[in-house]
Amino acid sequence: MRYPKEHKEQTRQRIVETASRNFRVRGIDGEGVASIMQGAGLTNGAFFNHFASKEELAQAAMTHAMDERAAYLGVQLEGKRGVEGYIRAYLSARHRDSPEAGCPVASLAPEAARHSGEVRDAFTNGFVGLVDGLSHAWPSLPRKAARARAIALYGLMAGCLGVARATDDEKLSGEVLSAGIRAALELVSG
Amino acid sequence: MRYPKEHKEQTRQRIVETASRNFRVRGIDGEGVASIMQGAGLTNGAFFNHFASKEELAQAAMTHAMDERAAYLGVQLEGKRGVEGYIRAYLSARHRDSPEAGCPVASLAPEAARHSGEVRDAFTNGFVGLVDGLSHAWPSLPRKAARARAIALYGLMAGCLGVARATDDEKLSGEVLSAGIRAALELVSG
DNA sequence: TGTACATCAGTGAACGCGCGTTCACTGATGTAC
DNA sequence: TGTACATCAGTGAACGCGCGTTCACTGATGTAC
Repeated sequence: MRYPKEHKEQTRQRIVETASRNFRVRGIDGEGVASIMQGAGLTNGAFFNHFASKEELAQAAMTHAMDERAAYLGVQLEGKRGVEGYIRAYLSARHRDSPEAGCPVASLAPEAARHSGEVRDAFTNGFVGLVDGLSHAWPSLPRKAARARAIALYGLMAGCLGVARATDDEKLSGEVLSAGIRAALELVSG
Repeated sequence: MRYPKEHKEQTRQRIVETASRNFRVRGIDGEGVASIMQGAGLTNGAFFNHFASKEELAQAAMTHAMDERAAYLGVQLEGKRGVEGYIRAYLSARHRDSPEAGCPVASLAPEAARHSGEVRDAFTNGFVGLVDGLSHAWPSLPRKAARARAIALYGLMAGCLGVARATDDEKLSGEVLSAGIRAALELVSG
């Protein structure tokens, strides 16, 4: 091997990170390979040294975004505000206005449904991870009941965030966030 | 005027209906003008007799899909199963597997967020209509509280349906639907 | 240590293709007289 | 009633463009001896 072995892997990682951010902002269909490569400081030709297709990148980017979220969820749950902290951060104006660093469930779920098995697999595995993490919020509940609650809570948060982003009425958008928080807290405590 | 006055209007309506179905299935970015025109039994050239741009069609299609949903919601709420009937139908395998006739909040919210002000306007107005309709489910609650509940309920349903569609694990997908139903009913009654 | 060589990540131009959009034309229709 | 005409929804080929992908080439790197 002529190049330092980790060099190529670092480049690949840089492409995946850029793609994972850009896809969350513009959608998978809405963001092109050339634009991602430029964002990673490369030219488009190098792309196929690292991935067989855009779809393969979409899979890697989805996995990366999900892992990032799972890590963030872990940190939040161990913090002193726990689930409530995660909920309030999730349904915040900050999260709404920063999709590039945000939860892929909110920004990419409907699009993932339209993609290949690999992308849907990555989404599914990621979602299961998030639900597993969240379900620790109800240690007293039976496993299955806690899991069901975690699933519904995640759906609620992702759905409300998606609507808050789509709305172009700022007042309504804020209303969606706070209504979501109230209902989520109810779901957690009740 | 040489042609029967309503002829052009009917053709336009046919294009809007086709687009509204196809956009919900493939996304706005994922569905082309030529394909929509073919679905409406026309050739692509006629498109610009009816719309100035694809974006203008997207707006009309969004409004149409929202109106369709609002009408369906009205019928359900007046039926004997009321809100519960709407919730169960919303989070059903049937709705999950038929996005073309389904709720645009679940299939198009993240994409709407990435589009022009006109599309977002159409989404916003449609969503407000749906929330207004749903909020009648709590006649005893103060207006604002009922509205907040309706918003959260809609976010919950749309979010869970989106996740159920993206998951390629059938068992998990069903779990998401039933967890969503349980939580939604809790939200309605609590 | 120095030199010739093999490797391969990255370059940048080119490919075919489908997109949204334009346009010259067609032909069915209703109107004028 | 019959004929010449004006309208205009729809046709279908063409436009430029950006997409995902390919490929011949470059040049920095580590290896061999």
